[in-house]
Amino acid sequence: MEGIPPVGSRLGHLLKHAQARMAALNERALAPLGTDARELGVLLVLAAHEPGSQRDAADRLGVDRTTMVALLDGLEAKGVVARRPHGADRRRNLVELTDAGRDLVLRAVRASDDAERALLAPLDDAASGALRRALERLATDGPAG
Amino acid sequence: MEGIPPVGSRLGHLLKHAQARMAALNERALAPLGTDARELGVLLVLAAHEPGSQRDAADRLGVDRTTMVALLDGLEAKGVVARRPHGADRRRNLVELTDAGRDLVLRAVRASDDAERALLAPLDDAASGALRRALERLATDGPAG
DNA sequence: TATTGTTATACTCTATAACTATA
DNA sequence: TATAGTTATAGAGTATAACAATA
Repeated sequence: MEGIPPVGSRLGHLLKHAQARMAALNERALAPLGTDARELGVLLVLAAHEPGSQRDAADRLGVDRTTMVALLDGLEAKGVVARRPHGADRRRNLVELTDAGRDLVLRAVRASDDAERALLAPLDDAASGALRRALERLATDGPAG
Repeated sequence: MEGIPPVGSRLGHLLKHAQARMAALNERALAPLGTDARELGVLLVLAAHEPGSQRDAADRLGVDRTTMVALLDGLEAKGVVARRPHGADRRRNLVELTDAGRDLVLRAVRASDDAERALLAPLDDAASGALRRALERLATDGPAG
């Protein structure tokens, strides 16, 4: 057929495969540390906003609060985060990194940086920067839905 | 913590959310046509390489051949693709678009183009082009795994 | 009444394994 | 032996609904 673009030129297809490749690289980079990209996301949120409620962390990460329960269960079992009661509001947990968690997040970020460099290897610095800036702009100013 | 990047700056996070947003926009754009982005992917592959075996289509789309069975079942039920026997190799099906399928792919591409424009609205033409070229480069020259 | 954390459940997407028929 | 299509099944990831405790 004429005038029909190849599937490989569709933005949805390109984003899906770029994301899948990044996920695979992160998995390989983080597995030796006993963690993965989703857990690293939680650790980064906690490192930036600590201590905070589970709900705060879920909102910042963009996941449901029921998803956060399971993520924190896993991280707590590894001893890298701790829950403690919120003094003023007893419905809430305060969540924070342990010393082991602080150590892990440092090492995990370095490993994930390597994975990002591997993904971006085909691009020069200008193209890498443009890609990152464009994606950040979409995340910030994107359509409401 | 110091020296720890915000989760919103991680490439994995940015790609995941850009992909999710593109998927949501495609879903809204394609639902009135009774289809979705995955089906459009199949239709685009067929429009470019028709007729071909299910296995060929699966490889080109980057999905498992068992996934392609279900996708084609749905498209065949809608009357937009047809399977017929391969003359020379009776293990294979030849898959092709019907007239209704050719009509649908034309309309679906236009709808999906609108969705892509909506995603890229925050970017100027230079930034949109840079994003698209970078993603295409990653898809072409990306790391083997 | 509304919110936090929790559990149970269901849904989507996809892959793996096993089967049939062909080659 | 290997491959195409099919089916059944299982897994990952996530959301929805319902509940208890608390505000």
